[in-house]
Amino acid sequence: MTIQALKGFKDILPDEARLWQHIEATARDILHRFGFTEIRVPILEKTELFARSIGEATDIVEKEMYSFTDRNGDSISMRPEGTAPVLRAFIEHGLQTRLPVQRLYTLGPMFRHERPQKGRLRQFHQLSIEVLGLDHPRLDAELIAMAWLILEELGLSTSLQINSLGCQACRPAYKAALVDFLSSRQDLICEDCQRRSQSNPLRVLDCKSSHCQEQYETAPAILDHLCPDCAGHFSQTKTSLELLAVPYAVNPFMVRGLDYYTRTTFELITDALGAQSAVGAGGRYDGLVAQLGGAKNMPGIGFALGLERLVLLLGQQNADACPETTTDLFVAALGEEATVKAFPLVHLLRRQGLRVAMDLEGKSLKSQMKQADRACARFVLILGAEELARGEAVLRDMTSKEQQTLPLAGEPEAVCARLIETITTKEP
RNA sequence: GUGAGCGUAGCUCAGCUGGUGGUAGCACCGGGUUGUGGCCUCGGAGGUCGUGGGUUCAAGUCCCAUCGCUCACCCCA
Repeated sequence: MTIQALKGFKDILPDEARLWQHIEATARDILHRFGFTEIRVPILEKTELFARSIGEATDIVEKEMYSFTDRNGDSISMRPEGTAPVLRAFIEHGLQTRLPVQRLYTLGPMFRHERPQKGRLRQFHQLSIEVLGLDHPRLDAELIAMAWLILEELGLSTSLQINSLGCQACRPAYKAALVDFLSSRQDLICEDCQRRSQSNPLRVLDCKSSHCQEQYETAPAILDHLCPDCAGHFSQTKTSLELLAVPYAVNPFMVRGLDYYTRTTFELITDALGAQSAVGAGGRYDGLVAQLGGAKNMPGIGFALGLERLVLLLGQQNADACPETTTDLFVAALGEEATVKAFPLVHLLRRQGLRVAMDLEGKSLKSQMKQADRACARFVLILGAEELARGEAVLRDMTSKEQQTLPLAGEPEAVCARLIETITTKEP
């Protein structure tokens, strides 16, 4: 058996890589319009960072992290998400002293040891976006609108669900009310929910069993238990979204898998990816910076886009969203003498900025024309023995099929310049 | 961690009640066109039938095990 990639680890082959580049370029462009700058953070961090931010009792920390002991005895983990490392860097370098509001994004691989399936891998990629230092609800709306715009410019249509999870002041009381409600119906709900009502009570609310959902219709809703501040924040977030014409649906049962979320949470959902419906999600995490040892009262909000899921969606919606990579010129040399002459000429043309290809092993002209065609070459320069003897070359326009003879006299730089001039004047 | 489906060429797949691995399509290489791409045509190369064991005169086909992939549960981007 030949060696294969690890389970849940995937190669991104050239055809697909073009789609990735398109997605990344589109997103970066929009992020820059919104004043975001890139930050790059390590893939390995101390395990404690994730335990303290994501939450000890979450599935991610409990059973999905790639954790191991470093040679010096530290427990380290491959990052399962991007927010914690970015916040660690923010705190470590005191970034808030440079700008009161930091708008940051990072892009790269995340690792979770889950069973792979459609749209879910063990190494996957996220575009992770964070804003630190501002808790105004208008920011919540702006960020959501930006996520919406990224998907829109990619040509993807999704639906947006939002919710508020309250804050340190109001969530505990709500949680208690919910636990109370659940304990009175233990015999009416599924086993999973019975288990979840102990481990993570909020989670029961998005149970897929219709029987359970019937019970939860009368369950206490978080939105009815928000403190005045949180209620005001949520209501302003909604009106701000309306000002930006971003269509949303309030889903009072939407829960997030990471413990650090407070107040606004949201998900961008598609029905085209099987079981993995969220292509992007995020929310506010006002207590997190303090929790990680940073400044008190340092609010934050962020979201992540799942790049594999965007690639899947884009791949099925419009297979050729990206233009083919093309070649400006293919130099077809016939025979050793011509090839030796063409070789440095090609290098020179490339130094001048042209996308140039040639066959290095002296194949037949037919074969080289075929290669030129496959490379989508706009022009082919044919250098044969006959032309060489006359000090000429033939330039073929692959679109119009017109051919013309070009003199090769003079310094290579001059030949090169004439060639570039001829090509650029002929191009549409 | 649990469940189901599937493993035959680089890819997509035929292969019937077991009887010699497919002239299959796409892709690749070469010829037809002795120096001109796409289309056409002819040819070529490419395989431990995932792996190991069992049943049988005979296994791609049946049985068992194992590995891998996929989808779903769970969870999540």
